[in-house]
Amino acid sequence: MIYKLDKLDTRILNILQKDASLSTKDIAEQIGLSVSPTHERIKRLKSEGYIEKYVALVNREKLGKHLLVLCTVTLKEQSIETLKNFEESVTQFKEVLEVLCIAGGQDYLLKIVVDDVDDYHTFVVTHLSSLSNISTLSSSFVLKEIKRETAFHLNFYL
Amino acid sequence: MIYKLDKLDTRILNILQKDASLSTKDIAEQIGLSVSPTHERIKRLKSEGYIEKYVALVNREKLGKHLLVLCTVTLKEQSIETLKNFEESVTQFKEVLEVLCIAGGQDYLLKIVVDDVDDYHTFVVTHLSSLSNISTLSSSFVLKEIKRETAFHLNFYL
DNA sequence: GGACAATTCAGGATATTTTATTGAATATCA
DNA sequence: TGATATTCAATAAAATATCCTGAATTGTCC
Repeated sequence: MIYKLDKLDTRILNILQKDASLSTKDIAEQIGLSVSPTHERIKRLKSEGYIEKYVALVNREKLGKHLLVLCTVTLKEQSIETLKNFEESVTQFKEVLEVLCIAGGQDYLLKIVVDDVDDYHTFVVTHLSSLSNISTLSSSFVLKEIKRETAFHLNFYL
Repeated sequence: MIYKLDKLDTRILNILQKDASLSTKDIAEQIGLSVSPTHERIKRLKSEGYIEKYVALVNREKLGKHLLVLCTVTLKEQSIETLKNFEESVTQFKEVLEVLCIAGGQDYLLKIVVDDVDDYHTFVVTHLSSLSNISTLSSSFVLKEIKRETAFHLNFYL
């Protein structure tokens, strides 16, 4: 069921990853097709899961979320049960935007967004540190977000 | 000028951050307004920079980007010139989706997306390690992306 | 308190876009 | 070569975005 994407599909994905507010007509012109097939391709890319969703990206600072924190967590045990339990718990916190399981040492990296330092302290004390099986917890404040990009650059390989 | 957003604005932003493919009509119904003022608010939020852009989020694995790497970089010197030079260079690599300047040790964390380990090796050798003033370079492979969220949860404070 | 100004809203008119349908052109394969 | 499937363009319709007008609300200053 792996549908092979052609050059036009990858071009559509590259365009929509950068600007999803473009009309089908605009995209059609860029890739050199008419509106109908362009629309069907976009619809197919969505329905087949290549496009997961369309979202608005907002300005973090302007909306009062001044603090971005990277938090490294190691667990006491590494049983499947423990890992799964931790993952499900930490995923539910709205302050935690990303959870990555890192190779080497079996630990996790969390990306956390909060208003300020006070807010972060409250979050750690009342939510994060109360999770069971946490061994160590190390927080690094982000001084500056130099680049934030959600688009992967896709190439079409024959 | 600081908090000119009201409750309806924050609700709109929360909705659009999760699903930007909703029609103005849908959003209007959710927040209890008619289409016109809802449309005006969305347009204003965009023009005033609260909404930076609309994008399509794609499925990384399905599109052949199988390897996500976190790379920590420290520089030899920390002069403003050196930092700026590094930041401008590393930002231009399409494989590098995020560049964060981290407190403590004056170093950087890069989020890098590539096809596979071979691809990563090529990237490091031909691009990353050839940058000047790099002191140390430590790569951590991501075993599993447990949560990826782009939406901040916004509250309206009186 | 009253009147004016500014803001925010709803409803409707129009332009644009999305979406579905049809048939033609092209490619595929026996 | 002939049949089948795929991809495309063109058209029409439905839905939506966008603009405009006037009413209601709020805030402000006499």
